[in-house]
Amino acid sequence: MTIDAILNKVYTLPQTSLAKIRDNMVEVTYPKQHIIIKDHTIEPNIYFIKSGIVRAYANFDGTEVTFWFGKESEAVISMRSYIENKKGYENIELLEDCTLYKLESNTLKQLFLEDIHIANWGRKFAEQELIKTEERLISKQFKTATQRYLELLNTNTDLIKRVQLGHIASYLGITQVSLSRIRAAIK
Amino acid sequence: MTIDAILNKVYTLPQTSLAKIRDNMVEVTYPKQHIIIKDHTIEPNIYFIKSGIVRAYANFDGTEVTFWFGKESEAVISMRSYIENKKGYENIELLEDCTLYKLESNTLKQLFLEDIHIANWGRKFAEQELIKTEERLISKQFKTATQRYLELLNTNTDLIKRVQLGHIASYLGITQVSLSRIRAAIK
DNA sequence: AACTAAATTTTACAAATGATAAAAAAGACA
DNA sequence: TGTCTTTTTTATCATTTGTAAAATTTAGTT
Repeated sequence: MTIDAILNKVYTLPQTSLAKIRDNMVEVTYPKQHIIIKDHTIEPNIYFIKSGIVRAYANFDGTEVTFWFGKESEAVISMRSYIENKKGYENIELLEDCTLYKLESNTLKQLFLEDIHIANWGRKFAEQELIKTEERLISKQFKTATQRYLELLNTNTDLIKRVQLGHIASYLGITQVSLSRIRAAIK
Repeated sequence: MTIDAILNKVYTLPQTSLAKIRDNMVEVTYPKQHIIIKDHTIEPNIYFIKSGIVRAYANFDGTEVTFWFGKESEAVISMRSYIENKKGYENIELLEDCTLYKLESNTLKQLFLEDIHIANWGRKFAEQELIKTEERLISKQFKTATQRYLELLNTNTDLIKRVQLGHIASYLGITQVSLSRIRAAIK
């Protein structure tokens, strides 16, 4: 997916505004297992995935928990860095070799203040991340791990194939043993 | 809290922009138990709480789940209505008599396109809701019900006093009986 | 193909949580 | 104050999920 297509997916921008963002982006490629965002640091860039798959995880009391998977066209950001200029809590690891579009947060923030189209793009971007996040929260509150696993099977078939089950179990909020039991039960 | 203070809390606006929003707001008061936002409808307004406390809940497979509490200065919105102009999944009920500032979404959306300061205000508003939501999601994924209850006790002491335990248990994702056990255990 | 390491599944047991019913306590209101 | 209703707690038992360890499968390398 081209960077223009990814940007316009969020909110359609005039060519001039699109160019202002595009001209500040760099395409980068990293290998599987590379950590592009490290916790407890201020991450100066945001990324959009051109190809590949990544996961975000955080550590809490010695436990590692995966809380997000990202695929083609999705944004890879450290929320606290991007929004509050603070050290983030997420580690983001590439689960496959990935090509990403990289953009400095500060450059984008400057554009927000200069170009109303880009400001509205930034608004829509945050709004869409917001609605996705709220839906994940509600799914987590309402549904059992089994339901959420089946949902993942239906909506993200490739994800199950491309990501190891330990990460999926962590994402579902259960142990790998429990996930194995669930998988055995639905066969 | 005045409406200007609430708006500026999100992102500091010039007086002229502030006035454009403020002039379109109406103060409304509703009694305890009133439902201001109903599920499966498109809600045309957003609200900011001047005083009182509210809860958002949704129904799924016949089960009612509380997933949010809002207090003074917080925004009351139907996410799907505000962001996507679609029917929402949340019911929002007043848990006390409330005074709210009401604003039509469409009016605000028009202002986003006309005033770059307001567009950036809207961006910051979404960004802050986003970070709050992601933090709730992570808290839910990382912490046990007991930890989350203790966290609520520390950060929202008044909430525990003002809201009945059935709603708090639902919010924590456990039964009321379980919450009672937890409360008995930590004494 | 054989070896090694990593990932996944299975098993057994322990701990936590849920469902249900009933009792106790707190609140609402004439 | 006394009665009625709602909310909270307690008790019991069934079910689910977690922990730990072993067995199996898969993937990667020589």
